[in-house]
Amino acid sequence: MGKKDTKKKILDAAELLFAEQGFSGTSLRQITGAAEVNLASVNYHFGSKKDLIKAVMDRYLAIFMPKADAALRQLLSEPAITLHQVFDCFVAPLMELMVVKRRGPEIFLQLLGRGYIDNQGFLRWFIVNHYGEVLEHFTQAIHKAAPELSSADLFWRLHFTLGTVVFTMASSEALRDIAKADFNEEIDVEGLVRKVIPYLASGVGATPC
Amino acid sequence: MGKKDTKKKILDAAELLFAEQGFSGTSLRQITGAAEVNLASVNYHFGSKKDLIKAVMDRYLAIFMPKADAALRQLLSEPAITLHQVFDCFVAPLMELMVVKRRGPEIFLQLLGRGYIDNQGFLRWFIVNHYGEVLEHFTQAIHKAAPELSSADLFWRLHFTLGTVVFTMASSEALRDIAKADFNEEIDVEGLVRKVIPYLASGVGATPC
DNA sequence: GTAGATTTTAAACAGTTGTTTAATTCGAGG
DNA sequence: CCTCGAATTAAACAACTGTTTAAAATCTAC
Repeated sequence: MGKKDTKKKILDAAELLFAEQGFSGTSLRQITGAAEVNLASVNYHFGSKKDLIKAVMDRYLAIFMPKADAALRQLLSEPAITLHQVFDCFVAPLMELMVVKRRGPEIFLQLLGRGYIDNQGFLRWFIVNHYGEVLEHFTQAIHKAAPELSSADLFWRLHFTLGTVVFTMASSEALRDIAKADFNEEIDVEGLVRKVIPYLASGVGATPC
Repeated sequence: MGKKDTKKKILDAAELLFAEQGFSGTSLRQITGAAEVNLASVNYHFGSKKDLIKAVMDRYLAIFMPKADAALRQLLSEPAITLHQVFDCFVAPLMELMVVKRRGPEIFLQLLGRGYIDNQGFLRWFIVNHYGEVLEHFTQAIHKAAPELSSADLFWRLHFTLGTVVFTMASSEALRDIAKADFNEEIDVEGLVRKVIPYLASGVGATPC
């Protein structure tokens, strides 16, 4: 019954639907229906659907980005680092997102993937403009761990990496269900993240042909 | 002005828009507008939007899949194979798609990614039911090249791979523009495919931690 | 050249979308 | 209790979606 109850109910319902169906694939009526609030309250509290998307993302970004940045900064102060260590920097900040919600980590990664693929250009702009510094430290760390890579190769492999993570997480629910059915392998999000890191580290560190 | 002119114009316009904006993100009015045909002709020639999507995909699948299958079969008859060779099986069939259109290879990969992410479940079903045999040979080849991987690990890494390829190609235009601007590195689709293969091969072959 | 089938066309269909409006309800402070 | 601002509500908005209709145009074959 508190004042901010409606706002939170909307955010909680929206992030689940956005993660599952994408941003443009989810209607405000679906959201307000699931949140059990009136349709007009989205525009009242957030202004527009665009602003709702930004609010949903920022609830996680505001926690994740500073933590990731701190981890990267500390790693950069070490004399010698490995690619595996670079990617490990993201694990703890990601798990931190459970303070928002138990399924926070996977929801966040799914949303990130959706934002990258849905033609929501404004979201990319929003992230780069607000958290560009973190991305900068990330590429610095990669470069330090794998100095033999040209900056062009580095550029490409970072995007390969982003693709792997984002795509995997965007369909992680379905994949985890299949894995459970076919191999009786029950795996949580942290397990999946730890599974993907060797793949990423090895891929990024591969010798170009 | 031949009979099949309209049908081809629709397919050509649709695949570009689908690749750029996704399936649900593209309206029939956009397609018919770009193709300079009447709105109703999509339903007349193809039946529905769903069937148009299938027709767009199958124009490439029907060429790509048999060629890829042949390459995989031949590789499987060798005594010992590498992961790099497995992925190489897809390069020539992919480039073959230029017979449809010069940008055929990249359009096809973009469409594949869209189909995987857009909630177009029927497309996944369609592909698996029509070309499941090829996917089967693919996993067989991977298993032969990296027998130390458990089938669960294999499953995951194949999906990591799919994510990398699909995501990279879905945004390949933008990425290639950036690469050209930042590193003066002009790269075509085949170059990009050859760039991603070492990454994939190394990632799939990584030792699990 | 005309009859018959095929293709194209404009118009309308019913449904959904995000957003706005104006009226109503609610809740805290005087 | 009353008042005033904040929050909620139902209703309507215009724009858009995929699909259907029935008339017009075009092509094919006799």
